[in-house]
Amino acid sequence: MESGSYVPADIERKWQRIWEEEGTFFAKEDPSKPKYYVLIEFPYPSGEGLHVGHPRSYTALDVVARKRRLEGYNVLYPIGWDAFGLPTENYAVKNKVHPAEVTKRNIARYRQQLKSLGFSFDWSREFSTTDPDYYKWTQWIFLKFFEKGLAYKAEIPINWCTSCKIGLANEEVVNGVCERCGGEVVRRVKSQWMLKITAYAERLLRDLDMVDYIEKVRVQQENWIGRSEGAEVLFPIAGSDRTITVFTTRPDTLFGATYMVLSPEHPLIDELKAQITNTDEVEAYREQTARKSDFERTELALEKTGVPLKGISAINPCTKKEIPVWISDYVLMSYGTGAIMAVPAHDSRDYEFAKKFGLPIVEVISGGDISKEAYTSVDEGTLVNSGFLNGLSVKDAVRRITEWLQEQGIGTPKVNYKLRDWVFSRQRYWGEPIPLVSCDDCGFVPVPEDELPVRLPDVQHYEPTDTGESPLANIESFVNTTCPRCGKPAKRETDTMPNWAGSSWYFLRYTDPHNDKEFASWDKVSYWLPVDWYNGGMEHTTLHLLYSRFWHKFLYDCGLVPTPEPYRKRTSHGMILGEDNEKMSKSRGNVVNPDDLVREFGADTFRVYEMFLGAFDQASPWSQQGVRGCRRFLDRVWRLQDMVVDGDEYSPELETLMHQTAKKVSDDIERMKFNTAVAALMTLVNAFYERGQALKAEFRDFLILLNPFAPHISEELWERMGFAGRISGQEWVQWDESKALEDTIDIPIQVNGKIRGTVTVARSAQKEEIRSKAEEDKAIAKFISDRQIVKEVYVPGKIYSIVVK
RNA sequence: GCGAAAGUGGCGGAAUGGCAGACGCGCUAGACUUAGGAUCUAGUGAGCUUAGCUCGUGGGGGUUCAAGUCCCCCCUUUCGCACCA
Repeated sequence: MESGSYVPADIERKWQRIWEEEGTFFAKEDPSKPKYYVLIEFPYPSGEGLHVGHPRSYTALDVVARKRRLEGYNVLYPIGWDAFGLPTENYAVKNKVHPAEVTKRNIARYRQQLKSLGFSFDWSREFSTTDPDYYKWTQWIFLKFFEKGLAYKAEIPINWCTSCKIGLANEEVVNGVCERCGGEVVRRVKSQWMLKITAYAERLLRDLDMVDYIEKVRVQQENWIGRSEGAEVLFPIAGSDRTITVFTTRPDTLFGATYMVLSPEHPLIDELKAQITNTDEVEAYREQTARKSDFERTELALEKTGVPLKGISAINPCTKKEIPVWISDYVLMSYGTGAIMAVPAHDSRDYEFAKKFGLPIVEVISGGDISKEAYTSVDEGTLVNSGFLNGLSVKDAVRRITEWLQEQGIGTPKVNYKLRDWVFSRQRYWGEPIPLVSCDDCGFVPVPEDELPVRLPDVQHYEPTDTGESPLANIESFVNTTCPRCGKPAKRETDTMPNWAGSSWYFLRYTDPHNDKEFASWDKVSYWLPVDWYNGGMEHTTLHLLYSRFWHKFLYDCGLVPTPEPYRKRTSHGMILGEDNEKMSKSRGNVVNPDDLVREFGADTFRVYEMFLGAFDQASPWSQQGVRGCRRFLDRVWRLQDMVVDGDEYSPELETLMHQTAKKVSDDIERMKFNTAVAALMTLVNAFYERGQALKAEFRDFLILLNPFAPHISEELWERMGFAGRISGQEWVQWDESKALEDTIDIPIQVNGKIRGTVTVARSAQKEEIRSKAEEDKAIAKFISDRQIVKEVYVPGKIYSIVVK
């Protein structure tokens, strides 16, 4: 039998058609099977199409999804499009094409590319966040937030991208520039819709205990939420009935507070204006600060600056001494109370400030040398110069002073978070309209549910306005409406949502994508949730992942989803770099396009290489030579069909290796060590070649193990071998732990720490047998004989170690 | 500055404290061939006085019968956070 050569193009198209026709990967609720929900971050369909980095995650979880199906799970592995957002809109504006049209084209391209790679997605559940049927429910969920008071409008300084002309969330500002376009970001006060994610800060933190996230992700979320315990303390202002409230994590150092600092934006400054004697100087400093971007203010601030509020002094409630009050931009209005008590002896920032401006430094915790630097340790050191706290440890002093503050009515324990509320407004066209109507009499009124979705008007111009308002503001037919509550003329909200909105709940919609009565039925979400395994990029750890957990918890509180957490397990993949070891980008010209690879080598080769090129969680460079090697491997697999001979059981020669391979491939997939799983499959193929044949039973199981990685070729060979049914309908290979062990083993003999040879013994051999065999071996014996044996260690099955003198 | 991860052949990378370099690429030699960017076979960490020996996982110490792996110090790279009181 001559099988002809391996032509991926023929068999890949064939099997993709068959899977589609037979609906092989369409998920149906089936209570007789355990369910398994596999999720990848759905792509943003950009104009450039896929590059080889994107499919790394899709391939890995496709391997998992296919393995789970073979293991008897009812698997949901869905796909869709996160298609609202700036790149599309910017492209549309530039090229005078409607964003909806651009989106349609981009999706078509991505769909075709993904289909060519043979992922086992359930394409029947595909949707885009830009579909009115979908964003209707995004708007609906927003209205729930609004109803519960978690969506509110605030005049706050926002990060304003001067290039995109939109407000950005803190998370979207990277190194002082816009994450998307790299444009300059300045602070600007604007009335914005906000979502109160801070109301969920504690639960977002605490419930990390309920889920299985890789360490890196968990730690980053914890740091981003940034919980810290401390106390709020009131400092009276001398000669005034006003007070300054500060937050401190070190109330134990209160006796060492020698001055105070307000943020330049602090409202108290205006209230105290009458008493301030250097108003000009103060105002000049405040203006100077306002002009600075956050980047200049934080990243570039090499040296502390500040101005004293002359005429104002506060009273340290412990020492009763009057202390000066300064303003400085090292104190942020957005954290705590926007004011601090400065303890220069025990806080390095305060220390630096005090040194520069000659402010007093009083040691209240012994143990350091405050003539050199601030002493910030909390684990050792004893309170000094602190009245009733003297002699206590830091820990005890914190407890004692907090009690005292409460007794005096001038302080309370307090928890603060770094996490800020989510700026939810965008002044752009290509996003979900915020479904509210502004009425002079009724205020903001929700659009009634039966009028959702509020559709984007189909217009020619969607350039941002110079005033920074949304392009929608210029469209009168959109803006002018009537108040749903009182019927009077009213205006629609013209801000749209950020593109994090649609991605905050898409995994719920996948469970019931065509439902026009609900965002998803209770039955469906109850069956499929939580997502069992979610893989995505580290870059989404503090944005998307936190936002979607927040939405999910909110929906849980509304009784709309069955679980407090959306994702049971979260993992993350490393980046695929260009051949030059640099990040792939158009500008570097090192982008590799999967289309070319599929054409030249086939989708299976592409998939195998994606999994083989390096450790999944680490960045690895692409190598065209490496791809060739994987193609060579599949060519060898293809030719195996001519080497298969009858045999319903494993041959004695390969039995151990078969069991070892099944075990290794299975374990490695679970541990996301896809590269070593592929290596194990290669080793097995090498063994078949060495032997010159493979028994039917061996080849059959090999194909099943290969299937998740190379689904097309394994399906095709399965059929050609005349095995029953489809390979995608088989059971995963079982292995026998005891048969995965060799019966005879080589034990290395170590003398004084050096390997001097090996002896071959039965696995069950005892120490004595190995010892005598070692002594019979001349090469080994010469290192032992005539010496005195001081120590012997035998680690069964591993090594025999002898120490001689 | 803080936190995390990493540093292993010419390259990508393997190694529950137990024979470092699996698997692949590349390279060398041979076979087959009109040809080879096909295929097959063998070899491939370095050095040496080459039946073998010595050295070898960023550098320096240490623990251990045994260290890439554990501990201490240092260097480098990448990523995240960055005046969060």
